[in-house]
Amino acid sequence: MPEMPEVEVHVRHLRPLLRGKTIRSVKVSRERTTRPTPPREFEKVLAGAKFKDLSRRGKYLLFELQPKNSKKPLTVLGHLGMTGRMYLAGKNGELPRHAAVVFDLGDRNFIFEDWRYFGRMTLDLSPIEKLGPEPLDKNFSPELFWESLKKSRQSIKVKLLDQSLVAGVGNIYASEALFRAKISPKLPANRLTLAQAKELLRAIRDVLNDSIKAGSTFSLKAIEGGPGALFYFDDGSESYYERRLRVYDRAGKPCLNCKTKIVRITQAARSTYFCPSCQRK
DNA sequence: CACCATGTTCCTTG
DNA sequence: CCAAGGAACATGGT
Repeated sequence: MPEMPEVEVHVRHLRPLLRGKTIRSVKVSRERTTRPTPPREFEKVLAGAKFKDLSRRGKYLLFELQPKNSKKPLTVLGHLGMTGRMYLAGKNGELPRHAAVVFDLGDRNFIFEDWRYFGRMTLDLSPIEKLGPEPLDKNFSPELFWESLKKSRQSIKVKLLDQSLVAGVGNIYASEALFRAKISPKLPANRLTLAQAKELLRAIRDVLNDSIKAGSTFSLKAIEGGPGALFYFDDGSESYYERRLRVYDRAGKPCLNCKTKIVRITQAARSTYFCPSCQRK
């Protein structure tokens, strides 16, 4: 479920709930999740630590902790992978089937649930170093974006997924941003004009901001099932992200601008959706 | 049975 | 050395 807006929504939701909470114990149920940190080491280092803060970088979550037996702050890097979500839950009910990591906070559990186990919770911070600028950072200028694009002959759609170019654009919003900017997903990155780079960066910011404002792509909602629990809900009408996305997953359906049928193509083994009429160049 | 799925990393190929 | 494409990871849904 993670595109960057989901991560941002997680962070805003969890930050006030976790701040100041002390971890009694940690149980890693899926060994893979803490890679490359050994699961037993992860459990040991975090037992007794206190949550100080939570922030986001690209699609990563950064948990700042104060360890029990050391003054040195500790950072845990989280990633939701494809199907991860994090929430607090009461300790009465059963743990979910795909609970990857469970933090015992005393009154409640903090749970990292991840059906496909592509996500991570680790002490290894190295993935952060390779990330490019934050798309919503005002200091990230269209000119800088354009300079980066000029270095690559890759198609612009594929290039947008490169987290060292911009940190946080995923497969859904790459298609959405190109649709809004009216740029062909097949255009080589180094052939965008400065004007197109400006349009594209603006479109990226718009789609991400819209989604964050709407509470994320996947109708992720904070509901009062257990205090502070995060759950998906599906309102039952068509596909649950259909109203918010203008081109993604709409193959064969009419373009919202010109009625031309939306086309699905494969680029770098991922689906791309676009309007062959609006996105000619 | 087939193919698809919001992400990242590794391997092969050129 | 780099760029680009594809497979792998794991568990589903349709």
